[in-house]
Amino acid sequence: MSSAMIAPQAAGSRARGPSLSNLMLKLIWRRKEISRADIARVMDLSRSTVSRIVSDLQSTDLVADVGVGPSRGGRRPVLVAFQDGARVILGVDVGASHVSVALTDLRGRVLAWRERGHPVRSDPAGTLRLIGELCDACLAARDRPFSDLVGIGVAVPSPVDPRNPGRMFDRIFPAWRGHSVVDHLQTRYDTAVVVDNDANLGAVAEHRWGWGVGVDDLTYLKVSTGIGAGHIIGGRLNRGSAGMAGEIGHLATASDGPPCVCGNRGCLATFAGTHAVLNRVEALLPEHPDSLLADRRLSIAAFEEAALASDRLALRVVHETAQHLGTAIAGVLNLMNPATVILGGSLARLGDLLLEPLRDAVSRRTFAGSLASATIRTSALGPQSIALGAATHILDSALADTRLFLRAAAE
Amino acid sequence: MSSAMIAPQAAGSRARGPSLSNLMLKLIWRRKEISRADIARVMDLSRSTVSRIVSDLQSTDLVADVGVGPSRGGRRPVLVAFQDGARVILGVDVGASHVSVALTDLRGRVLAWRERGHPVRSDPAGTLRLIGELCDACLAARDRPFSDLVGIGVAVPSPVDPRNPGRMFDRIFPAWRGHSVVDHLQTRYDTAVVVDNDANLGAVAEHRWGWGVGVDDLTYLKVSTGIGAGHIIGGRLNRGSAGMAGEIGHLATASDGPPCVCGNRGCLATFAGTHAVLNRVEALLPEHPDSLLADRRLSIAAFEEAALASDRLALRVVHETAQHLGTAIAGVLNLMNPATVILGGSLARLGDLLLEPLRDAVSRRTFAGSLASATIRTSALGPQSIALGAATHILDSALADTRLFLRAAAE
DNA sequence: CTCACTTTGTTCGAGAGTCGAACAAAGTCC
DNA sequence: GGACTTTGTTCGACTCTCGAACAAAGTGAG
Repeated sequence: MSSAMIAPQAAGSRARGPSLSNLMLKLIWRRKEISRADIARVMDLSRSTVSRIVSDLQSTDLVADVGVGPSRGGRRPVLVAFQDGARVILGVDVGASHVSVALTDLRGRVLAWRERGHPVRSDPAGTLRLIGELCDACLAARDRPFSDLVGIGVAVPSPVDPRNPGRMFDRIFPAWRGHSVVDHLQTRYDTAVVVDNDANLGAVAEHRWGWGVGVDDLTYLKVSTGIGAGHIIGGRLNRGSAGMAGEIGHLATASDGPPCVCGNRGCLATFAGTHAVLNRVEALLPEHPDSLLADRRLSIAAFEEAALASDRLALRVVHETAQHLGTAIAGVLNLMNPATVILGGSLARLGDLLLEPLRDAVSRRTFAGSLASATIRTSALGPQSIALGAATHILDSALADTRLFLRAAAE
Repeated sequence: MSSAMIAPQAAGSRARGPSLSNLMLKLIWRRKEISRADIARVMDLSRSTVSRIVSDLQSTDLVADVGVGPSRGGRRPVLVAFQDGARVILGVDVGASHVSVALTDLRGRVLAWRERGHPVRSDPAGTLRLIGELCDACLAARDRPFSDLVGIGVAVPSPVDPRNPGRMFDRIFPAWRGHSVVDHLQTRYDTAVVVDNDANLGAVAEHRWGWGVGVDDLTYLKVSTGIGAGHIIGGRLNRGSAGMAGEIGHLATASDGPPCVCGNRGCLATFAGTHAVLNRVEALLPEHPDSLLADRRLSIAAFEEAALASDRLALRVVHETAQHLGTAIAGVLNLMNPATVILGGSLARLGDLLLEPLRDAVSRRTFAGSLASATIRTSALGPQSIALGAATHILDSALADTRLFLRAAAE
């Protein structure tokens, strides 16, 4: 019954824009706490209508009266608050060689976190099993049974065709042909599942919880094994016509260079990915025999450590990498004019060490007007940002169509 | 009264999405002719409601019954048609050295067209006078008095800040400080006036009437005196956070080159604009004494003529220009993944002569996946496309908010 | 402290808008 | 020619929102 009240358009499923109760729930979420009178003012509704709809919303457990607010010269308002803990969401980050899972509430707080390395690329069946394990572990970390799960968001390190998600996964990972993360999770948990590209979801996370809050045009750049970008444009995620808008790795940042898997030369991916950086370090080692990296086994962690310790070889490679990233970012600024560019992935841990030469390289290749208003920074959310973004995608879907919240409770 | 009926939300001005009558009018526009029964099916409304709203719409002169359609096994449906000629719109294209004006109906047909060269950059007052003259001439070319003018769209060759249009104009054209096209036209014609960047409006025109119909992600590239791009992303125009998203001229397409006004080197604008092309021709003339361009006064028209006549010098410069444009377009494809790229401006008249080396250059710098689904072509609308796009902007505004149609009729 | 005034939230009748049923008109198909 | 389908209209019922009225709760001046 409450289900019919909160989503009166459930039956006809008209495409006539969100219902009032949906808009109101979204408003309450955004404001966290708000009085009925304020809702009436903001949404331009009569107080009587607001009262009716709020009482409907309260028949779900998503909102509740919590105390009173300050008087504005008359009776003190009763505050209605969104119940962030009423549901949980799972976010799964499938990397090239690891899987991590976050359990979040409805305000992007990470309630549980599990991570494990795994040869994802070559072992699809084992990966699916591992995802299930980690999800179960996160859900078990909560006292409540998991009947309040809204859905599962999954991030994958490959472009995703908006029309059939999961399909594109096997293009980069041939072993995955025939395996579908979506189907597996949907049958296992009987809940809503969405898949998207990892950089896209990083952008979503930064837009909702990080440096991108209130910024409607931003680019998130993920630099780790692969290089990917996520673009929020006009407040919405832009995937491009074929879901390839984030494939920034094959942007040319030099007129020549080592050959790339894509057949061209000068691609960003040949200069700035994890492998490219380590290869470059190896190539320059003979010139820097005194480097901290000389006698150690090469890894990105070791490289970052050396850079933070001001090792000259590491700094030189950081600087070179910054040049190429800067060229790519300059292209983004000139073409799309985002207000903010956010760097994520492992290299982002270098912070200002990377940002300073990067900003310098960008400014030498950017039209003044596009640059003036743009800020470049490293992720506010750290290594959990991708999984968090995957969960956020589910949250956004549910806030846009409240029925997703109800299905979770009905189970 | 009909005004109140067609736009019942006029009083409260709620932000609750478009009214049913608005959506229905838009549907009728899109379908050109449609029966009430089909409207009911498409919009998922009862036939009784459709009948009532259509009869309201008919009280304006925007729709009318026109004959009957084929039977689907029962009574033949009465077709309701959008009346394309019920209103007119003015589109003004202000170039760097010319002004052109198009009078269009509500289906993008150009009913009248006036064009004249003018030193726009240095003479704002004279330009405003000229715009008025040309607008009057276009309106006078129609028999009806101009009480049915919906609005005026204006294209300017400079970035436009979405928040205060007209302001940015004087940044490129200092003499225009203090002159506002919007104010001038609004007081002169007492109607809705919008201003936007020329490449943006070219993109809008192609999206509605040209190669971009049905394509929700496209880029329009205007190459004439300046170089500008317009991006339709997800069906909507993207201006960027500061209205600079179209300023593609300062994208780096080479690691070095002549200095650009922006302070950098290697900018597209130093290779592919009108001036750049003519400068390059001049520089290469000594090497090609037998060229058709040797003894003539240089102009873009002469250059295009020579290229079409297979002049070796002209072809060489076309080829070089294509390389740089190709690099820029490759960047667009890699970063934004549009389904279509459309070339406009004077150079587009070269057609395949430009497109063939261009496509070649693009494919050498593009990730296969972004390229596979992308088509590159020259404008379908020709030199009128910018003015047409300006008018289209007004049309889109009116279809999104039907009240704009009514104000026009009320005058 | 009292009293006039403001603000909030609820109740209830009125009005607007949509739906479904019923019906007449018009057409198809056997 | 007759059964069935489709269209468009009319009309009563139902749903949703508003505005007025009201009680509760607070402010502030005297």
